[in-house]
Amino acid sequence: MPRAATTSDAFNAVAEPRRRDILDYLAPHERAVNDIVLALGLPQPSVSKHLRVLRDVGLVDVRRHGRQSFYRTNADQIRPLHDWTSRFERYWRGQLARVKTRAERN
Amino acid sequence: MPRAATTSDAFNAVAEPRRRDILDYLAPHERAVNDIVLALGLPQPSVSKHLRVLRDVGLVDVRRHGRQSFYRTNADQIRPLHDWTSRFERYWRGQLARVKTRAERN
DNA sequence: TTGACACATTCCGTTATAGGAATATGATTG
DNA sequence: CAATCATATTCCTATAACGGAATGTGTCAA
Repeated sequence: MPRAATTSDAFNAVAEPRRRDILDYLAPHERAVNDIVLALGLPQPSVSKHLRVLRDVGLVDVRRHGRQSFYRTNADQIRPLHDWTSRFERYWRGQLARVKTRAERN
Repeated sequence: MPRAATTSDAFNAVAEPRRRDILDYLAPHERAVNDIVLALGLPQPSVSKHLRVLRDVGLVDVRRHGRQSFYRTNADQIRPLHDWTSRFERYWRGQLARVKTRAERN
């Protein structure tokens, strides 16, 4: 069995760094595809393909107007990630001490 | 070019649900491999392989004692995920309104 | 209509995955 | 030493990813 599809959930979709870049860029407000291409310096087909994945998991919404497509980040779908990582917040302090210990051991 | 390796960073390592389960289980305190096997009901080789990935990205630490290996979550490495998702915290409220609008449109 | 434009979708090739089964390694016990 | 226990590491196979290049689809403008 191969790895789970990138479109299977937000965790998998967001594993790709460029897709995170896109989400960052689209968070403040919607943008046309070409704006993303220019802003990130990626080939247009690559951007379209990444947007497709993000769309499939609901991480972005699209609004079509004429020949342009305006995408925006749907931050709500990032929330599961945030919630999961938050569980570990309480362990950070303790972990820092261990890191120190481990460093001293080496 | 294939997908980035699961061992390339925490984002990729954590995309696999079972690995998240393991991290959850190992967060409160260290556990021997067999405890994980029993707790999650996964085949032992599968657990060992997941642990290998988590170890490679520093998401878990190991302590060997006799024939047992005790693993514990290194929550510090989850922090980049938390930090990234936190950027979108301020957009959640606004996004909720849009979800509502989209639902009504259908 | 014919272009030109904005974007989306092929097709291709290389590579790493997760699972299952089997086996290897290393430590402990008798 | 031999047997057993706790983990780790093969091998194997099917699948899907990403990048690049090319092509497709739909819209607007002259």
